[in-house]
Amino acid sequence: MSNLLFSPNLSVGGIIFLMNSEFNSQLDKAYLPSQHEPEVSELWEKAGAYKPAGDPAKEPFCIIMPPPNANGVLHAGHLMYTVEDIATRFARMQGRPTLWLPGTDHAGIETQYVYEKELAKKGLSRFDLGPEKFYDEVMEFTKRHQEGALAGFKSMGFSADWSKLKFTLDEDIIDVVYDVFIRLHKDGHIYRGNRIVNWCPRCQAAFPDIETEHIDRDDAMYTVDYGTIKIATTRPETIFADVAVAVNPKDRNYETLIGKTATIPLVDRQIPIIADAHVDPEAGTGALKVTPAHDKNDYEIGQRHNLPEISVIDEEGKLINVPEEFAGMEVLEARKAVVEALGRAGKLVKTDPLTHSVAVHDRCKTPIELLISEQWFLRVKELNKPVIEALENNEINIYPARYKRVALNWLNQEHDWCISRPGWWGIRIPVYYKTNNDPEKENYIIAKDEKEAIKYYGEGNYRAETDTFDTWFSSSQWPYATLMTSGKDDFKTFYPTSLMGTAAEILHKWVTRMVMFGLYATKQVPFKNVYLWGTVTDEKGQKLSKSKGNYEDPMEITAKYGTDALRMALSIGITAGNNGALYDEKVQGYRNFCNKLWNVARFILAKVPEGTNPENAKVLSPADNWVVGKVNETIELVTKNIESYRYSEAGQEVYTLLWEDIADKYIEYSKQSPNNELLAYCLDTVLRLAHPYAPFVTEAIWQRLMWTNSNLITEQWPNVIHSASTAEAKKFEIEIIKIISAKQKDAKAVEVKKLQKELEAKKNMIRISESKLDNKNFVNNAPKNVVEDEKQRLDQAISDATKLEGQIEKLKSN
RNA sequence: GGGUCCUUAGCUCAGUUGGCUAGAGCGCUUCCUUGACGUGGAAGAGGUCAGAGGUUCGAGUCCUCUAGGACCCACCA
Repeated sequence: MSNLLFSPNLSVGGIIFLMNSEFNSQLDKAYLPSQHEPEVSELWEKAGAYKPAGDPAKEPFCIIMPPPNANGVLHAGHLMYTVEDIATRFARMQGRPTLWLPGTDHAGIETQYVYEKELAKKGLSRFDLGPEKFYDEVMEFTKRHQEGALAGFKSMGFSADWSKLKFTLDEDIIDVVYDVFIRLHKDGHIYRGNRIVNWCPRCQAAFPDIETEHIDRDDAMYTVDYGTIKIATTRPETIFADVAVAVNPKDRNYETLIGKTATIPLVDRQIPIIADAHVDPEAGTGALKVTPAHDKNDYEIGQRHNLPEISVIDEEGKLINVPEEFAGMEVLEARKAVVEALGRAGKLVKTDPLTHSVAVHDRCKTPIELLISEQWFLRVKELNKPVIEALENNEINIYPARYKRVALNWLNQEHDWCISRPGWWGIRIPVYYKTNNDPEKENYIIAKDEKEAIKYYGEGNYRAETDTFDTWFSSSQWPYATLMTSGKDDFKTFYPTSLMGTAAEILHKWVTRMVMFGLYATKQVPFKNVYLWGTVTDEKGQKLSKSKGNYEDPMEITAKYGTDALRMALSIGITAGNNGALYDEKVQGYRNFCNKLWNVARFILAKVPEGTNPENAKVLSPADNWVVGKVNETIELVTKNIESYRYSEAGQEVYTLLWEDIADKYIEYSKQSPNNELLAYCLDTVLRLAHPYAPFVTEAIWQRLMWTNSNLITEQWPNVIHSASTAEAKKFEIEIIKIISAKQKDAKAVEVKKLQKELEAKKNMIRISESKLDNKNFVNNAPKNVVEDEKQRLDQAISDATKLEGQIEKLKSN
């Protein structure tokens, strides 16, 4: 409210008036967003406008909001939810039963990491608190942050049904996730196994490949003497885990060694020399030490040759099962020590500097260790088959379409998904293990709660799994889990949902997996369309981030230019799948648009008499025909473009209609001879068209219209209702030049110049058209309708040119 | 190594299956304006659509190659 105090147009009395009563009927000279946005939001909420309503006979529309991580504030990516709001508002205005269902995500390991950093500031670790206290504190922390993020979403005007807000740790959601887990297990898609995994020693957790990053690091390559053969390695500390040396079967240099043995230095253990096609004779010495327990490829070689696995690195990243002098050392420390020992033993042939990339955990940037660990896995191959089919049969359309290939590429090569995380913040995997040796009982059972475990094992004979599910395991079930629990019949009405809008970068992590779960759990795709957006960048194309200092709090932008301006800057000039730049001047431009809209309204409302109603509008003059033609065209284009997810294009059409057609031309003309009803009709229609993009200013104006008491948010999307003659409209095009140029000093010269320019253009057109039609190849080979169009264009151009010539003559002679 | 994409006006970007004179916003130049709006109006400059070939009656759009850039996956002994 404080900003009201600084409003130049309000007296103290005015403030009281504004605060306590209906909307002020007097319009300020400029649109001041901060004065209107809170009252408009309140109006929508009071009216219950976000709740699903609409004509039950029409096709329902539903978007499940991608759940933002509950651990932080609004970031640039969330702003792109604007396109979902545009889609939602559009559907709502079309009278479809419309639901935009919001929710937040507990974001397992990530939130845990954020909160551990908080704890570290106080000198604490999660181990000081223990699992239960830690969970409670993180829950409290999460709920607190969630409030902030949701307030931000609401202030963006996002018209989601906030009363249905879901959270990934809601009990009913967990229940759905458990049910699906149990089914998956029963159907044999889930297994527990010892597998080589990406292990983060800091987080003490396994991660799938997709949650690792690669960074370049300067290291060294060590060539080590294994007696019969020399090997090259960047990881000498793992030589104790070697179980073989592999060479390429076609490698002449080593042919004779295959089947013989090599000797691991320092421990003098004999290991076989084997042949495997994976080995690249060109790389290193052409001989590869095989370490199945700590390298993915070696693991596979080990599987192929039935080799044992020796683990020498434990879950804390320390050495085990190694000579005493190295035991307990951390990896890098051990590397140094082993290299020194090799040197002393005369087994280090040479050391070469090397820059290579190492895998790190994408959240905490800790280097990943590969080790063998017992985890829960989801077999994805079978489950992905229907996903591939659904994409290939276009049961799901992805915008932009090229991402379909990207998705298929991924689906065809995805490895089994490690779904367990030893985190404390998340959904506990519903498993109980046997703790006695009862041969009658299974080693573990899947059970939703302890009662079942007691029933099966008997009191005291079991322990509960402490690992939690990978966050994506639950969030990938979001579309149906939310709708099944958000309200009576929601699932029946709104599933499969209409649209999923999300960041292109989580296509693999999230989108394909939602389809997989959806098809498995519900036998239906979870959504029919996917709209992917890119990254929001600054003007230089750099990703916005606080650490780079190019990220301005969206709330500051909206305070400066208004929420509508920010929304337009994010939805116009940014297209599906591409990165888009957000910068001050751009937002400012759309602020200007909102102001233009405001002033168009101000002018029309001041001009038209009491009782004016757009319903009585009649098309009378050439100007009327012209403007109605523009309005009709824009209605059709905007509708078509939004329906085909071309939000940028649709927004631009509205921009042009309002500014160039209505404000600069039609209003300018109407100052001479107004058609009040039609002016009202133009305003009425352009407000509807602009509403999805700029909901606040359009609603603020709508509330001040004399011909309606409704709320624009739930008004009807416009249809073409007046017909317009193009011939009449043509007359206006010539007339308007006169009117506009009349305001200039040398009016006549300007008008002549403009007409001449137009004539020049027509002549040019005639030349091109004629030469085209003279071309026999064109006439004979081009499709008939193209040739016909060309002929008509030529005729039209000739007649236009003749008219123009006449007018120029007339003007000159006066 | 496999894949996807980008290169269009000074800047940020549009340009749907090839078919009107390649567009917009911002910026720039000149001018205008006492009432809807200077968060304005009018006029204008500015493009060999990265380069080279090709297909076609016709290419910014399709194909091949080259150069520069971004990203994804896999790998890196």
